[in-house]
Amino acid sequence: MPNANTIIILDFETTGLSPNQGDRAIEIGAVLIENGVIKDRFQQLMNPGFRVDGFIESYTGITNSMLKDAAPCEEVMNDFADFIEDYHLVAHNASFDKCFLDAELKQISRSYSGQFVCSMLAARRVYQTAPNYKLATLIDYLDISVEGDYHRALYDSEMTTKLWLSMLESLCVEYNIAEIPFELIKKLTKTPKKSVDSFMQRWKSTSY
DNA sequence: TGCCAGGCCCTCTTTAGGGCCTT
Repeated sequence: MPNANTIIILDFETTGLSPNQGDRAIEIGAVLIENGVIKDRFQQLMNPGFRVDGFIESYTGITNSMLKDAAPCEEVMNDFADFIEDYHLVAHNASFDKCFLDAELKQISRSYSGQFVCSMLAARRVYQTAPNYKLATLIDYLDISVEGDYHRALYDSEMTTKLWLSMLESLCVEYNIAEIPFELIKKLTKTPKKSVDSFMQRWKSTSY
């Protein structure tokens, strides 16, 4: 059983919004953190088997010429399945990334047993006065230093990692808690925004 | 880009509609 304090924070770049419409992954980036410290990284381009459109090229900076010599999705996703093992998973707007992870792994008959938590749903509860919950806005709102280009998989994973660690720190400080378990954040994302404080107080009183 | 997907979430809600967020 993997250490529950080890999690994978991941991000996909894709050919579009929906694998159900034929879209495929073109890049996966991920950060492995253990007890809040980055221990490993994963980044690979992958060839979806067809040309990506101009919007995706300009949105991500990933061009068809970059993908031409990349390994096929099946090969990269097999390596990625090895990387994530059975760790818990985090992504910004996780429903999107989970959809592509599930679709790509289904193609190669691989699976995972970790649970997903969405950093956007968590941020809506932890930072209730943020102007919006786009990843870049939250990073700016938190005065986190930036050095790279959004919409590349590893960079967005790194930024989501910084957001994640910031949320853990904010909760620790606000509620005077030494450690925030993954399971607590998962439950927090299912708690109504206006009930966050009472949820945290109740959790603290039953855990200490 | 434009509004092709889908889950979340708010409200002028729950027998619904529409904005947000991801590429």
